[in-house]
Amino acid sequence: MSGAAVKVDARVRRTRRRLQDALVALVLERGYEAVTIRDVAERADVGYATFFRHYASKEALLLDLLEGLLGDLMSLLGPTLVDDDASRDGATVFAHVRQHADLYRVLIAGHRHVDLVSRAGEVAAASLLRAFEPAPDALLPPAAAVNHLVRSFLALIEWWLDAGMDPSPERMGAAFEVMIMRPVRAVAFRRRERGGTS
Amino acid sequence: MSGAAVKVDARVRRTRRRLQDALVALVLERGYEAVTIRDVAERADVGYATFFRHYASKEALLLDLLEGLLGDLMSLLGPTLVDDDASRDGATVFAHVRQHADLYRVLIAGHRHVDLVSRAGEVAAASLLRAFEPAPDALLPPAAAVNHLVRSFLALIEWWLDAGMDPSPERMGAAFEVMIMRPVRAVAFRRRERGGTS
DNA sequence: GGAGATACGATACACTGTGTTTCATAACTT
DNA sequence: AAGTTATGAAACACAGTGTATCGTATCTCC
Repeated sequence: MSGAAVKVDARVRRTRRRLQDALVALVLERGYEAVTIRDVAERADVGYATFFRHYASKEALLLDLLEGLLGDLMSLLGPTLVDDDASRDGATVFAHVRQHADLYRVLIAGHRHVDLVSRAGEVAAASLLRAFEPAPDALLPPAAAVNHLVRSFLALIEWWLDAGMDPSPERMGAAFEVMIMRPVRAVAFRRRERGGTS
Repeated sequence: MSGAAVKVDARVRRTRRRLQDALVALVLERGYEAVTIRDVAERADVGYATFFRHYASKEALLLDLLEGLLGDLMSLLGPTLVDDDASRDGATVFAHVRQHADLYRVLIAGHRHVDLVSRAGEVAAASLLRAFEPAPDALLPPAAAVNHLVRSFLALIEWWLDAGMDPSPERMGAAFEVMIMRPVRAVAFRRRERGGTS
């Protein structure tokens, strides 16, 4: 499987970790664009050329950060996901955002350069289609609705971070259900017939 | 007022127009990032240094394009706007997009570098508040709802362009009302009391 | 239609940031 | 402890930006 326990050189782990931390710190200080690869390498106490032995670009480093965070979030949401209670799942996500606010801030600061959308879109589409199916008389094709779901969810998270995470995660979860999830269903999906009970 | 009829040198008009056209053509050919200022100047048959006499950056040129298009759209929507029929206004916007698809494509191609959101956000907020007012028991503050409105509308337009503008503008207008406008109202606004009938 | 203003083209230049290469040295694995 | 592999340092080629200068062409306004 994927978790094939391939021993990774301790130096590699250390260097990557340093680069990640350096990027986060610098982006929070100066913003994404203002940070150069030289800056990151210097802050990380790592040779400039060494950066490229691990990441092809600043964006690749950011993407690595995203993978870790997304994995964490996914295991948190578990298998249930969008199924029954969108409000609860939404609240879970916002709680996760609050817990890792710095990381999310950095990702969003660079979200013009890393494609958060397509990455999150796959996951969302798969989950949605587990509980729902495209409605035959739908106003929009499913792809449009999924695109809307992902991007407006990201926009909402971004706004929340900028606003100082003021409304509670629970409230934001409720808003997510009313303002995003429910309309998306209404426009493109219908509840999937349960096969089992028979 | 602003339209102070300041005569602009014919050479200036000509050069700016050439630069705009060149940018549009090149971005459609190669994508936004792949186009350099030297490319634009060359395609426009304009000296490289001349570019900077008119625009401080590629982004400034793009922003100029945006201003023109936005002005056109605004005069099309007129004073009514979000007031009564969101579906109709939505359809108008999508029709405008279809009519100027190339320009919209270019703007969206560069939307990671020019801030379409804040520019459009002001307009949207003002129009919304003419017909509605923040609800006292709202789930979200108005700013959150406006942010959602603008960003998801842009996302929807972007998707539509990528999808080949398939569902008709009317259908897209209807989807806009159901999936975006109505939920936004439900979450943060209530109908403003008309001054008279009290 | 002509004088004065101003925009333009061409060229050279300084500067910043990226990505590659090389080689000696240090750190890790087994 | 021996062998493998990652690292640091430095030099380099390259692409793109933004500025400065100056002679020439074009426009405006009277």
